[in-house]
Amino acid sequence: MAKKSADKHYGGRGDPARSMALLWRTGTEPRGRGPKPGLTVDRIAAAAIELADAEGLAALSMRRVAEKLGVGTMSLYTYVPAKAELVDVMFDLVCGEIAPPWADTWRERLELIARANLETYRRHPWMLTVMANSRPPLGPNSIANYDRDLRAVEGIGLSDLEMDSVVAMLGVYVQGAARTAIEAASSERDTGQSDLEWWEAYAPLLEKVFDPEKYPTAARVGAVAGETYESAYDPEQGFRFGLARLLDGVEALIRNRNA
Amino acid sequence: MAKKSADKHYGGRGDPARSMALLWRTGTEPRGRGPKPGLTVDRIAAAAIELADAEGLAALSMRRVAEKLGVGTMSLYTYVPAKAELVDVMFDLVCGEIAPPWADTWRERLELIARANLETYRRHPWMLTVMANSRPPLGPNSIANYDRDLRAVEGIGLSDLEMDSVVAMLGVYVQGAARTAIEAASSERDTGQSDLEWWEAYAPLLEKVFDPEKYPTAARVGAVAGETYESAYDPEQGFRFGLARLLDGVEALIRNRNA
DNA sequence: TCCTGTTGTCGTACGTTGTACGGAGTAACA
DNA sequence: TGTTACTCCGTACAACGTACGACAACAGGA
Repeated sequence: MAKKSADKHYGGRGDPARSMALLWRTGTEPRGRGPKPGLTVDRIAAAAIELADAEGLAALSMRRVAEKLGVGTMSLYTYVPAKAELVDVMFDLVCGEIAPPWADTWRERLELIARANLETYRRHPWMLTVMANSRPPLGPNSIANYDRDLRAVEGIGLSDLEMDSVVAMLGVYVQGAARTAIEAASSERDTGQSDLEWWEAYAPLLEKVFDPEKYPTAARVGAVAGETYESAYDPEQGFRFGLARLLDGVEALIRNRNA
Repeated sequence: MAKKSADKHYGGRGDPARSMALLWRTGTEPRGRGPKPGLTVDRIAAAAIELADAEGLAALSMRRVAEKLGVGTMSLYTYVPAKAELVDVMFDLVCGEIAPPWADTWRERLELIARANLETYRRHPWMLTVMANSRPPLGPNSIANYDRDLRAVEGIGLSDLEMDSVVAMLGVYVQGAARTAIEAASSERDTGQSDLEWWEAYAPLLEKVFDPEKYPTAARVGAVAGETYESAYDPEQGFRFGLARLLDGVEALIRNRNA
């Protein structure tokens, strides 16, 4: 591990030109002399995505990817400068999967975009760990998505700046809600324990230390929520509720602008 | 690394009783025979928090924590069953720092709660990486926070379930927005490169591959946003904007309920 | 006071990680 | 037929979490 990079396992700290060339698949032309390449960046990234989908981000090691492709570990470094850049490529590839249908009203359009994002995160839970909102990898697919999201709120009375803010806010919210929703599923796979089993293990222990008289509100609301969801929390319900409130807020903004 | 746990570096997969006892500091009484303990869980966690604050989550290793305390690495394992449980304790301790002032209106109260959370994440950026919304460590401080958040929206016309949903939604949004806001600062520390420098390195490369005619909306809005924020994005502005929309949405819900 | 059992301390070792380095082999151009 | 550019990859290193077990320190019972 030559250089540490704190808790970010993603790229942007290598050569910017090399990173961009990798994402946009440019600058691979001047080949002539040596042996033909036996791999491509896309083949490597596809294998890596498959691995991360199936076994989680922690299982995504260069050794495992190489094994999956039947090559030596270090061969990967002929095509990809480091793991961080590989993850950037994986990220942009998956961004290309997000394809919400168009709809007539801005509200439906944003709902469909939110839903499409959520579904993608569900298929590739590691995306949520890997996403960087500041300094994102500027790949072709994430840029195309930015444009598509903006067009969903174009011509409805918002300023350019407000369009940008609405799109950013929606992205932030969906990521947060998806994190909660996805976590349940992936922790079940990682621990072999369902949410209900987890709660049944912890609830009696909590009862021993939790004083309902000290926190009557939490006790009452927690009990109601627990009964309703048959668990501590229902992520799907939470996602819909939050999205509805958020879009109501956008609606109020539009009403204000047009009034 | 005896057991892998995918991309979760936090606890809950060990003995539940031990985890809870650690968080609530119970069950440490029956000491008598051997030598006096030279450390406490709190001293260890405090050192770990200091380290994670200063150098990031990646620098948080058992070796480094032990070094900071002047003990052998393995001595830590007398007090803490594993790193995951230590992180849980760190999490709950920091939860105890979140102390928003009370206010007269529910809107102000939620704003102050959101702001207090954001400030805490700013002081301890690793919290965002470590937080698990599903199966959270059920420590005393996070439970107290849940109660406090609920009381902020009590008696304003919402059902118990809606109170729970509003609090959850706020938490999700603040986490997401904070992630964006915090990332900028921590990537600057990790890479030694400011956001502006990053953008100046990538912008010319992006211009070479980005076709404004293909994505006119992104080109126009991106330019306006870039000029306004003097960067790709202003996290503080984004936080305020999103929070305002979200609270507008809650306001609409309350109006509906009381109408 | 000495023995005994309990507890805290921690050195060593193992399996994992990302990747720097350099050598070996291959294919096209001079 | 070199020469040269290129792919392939074995080896090595530092750092990680932690299982294991030897050792030391102390309190209670004899």
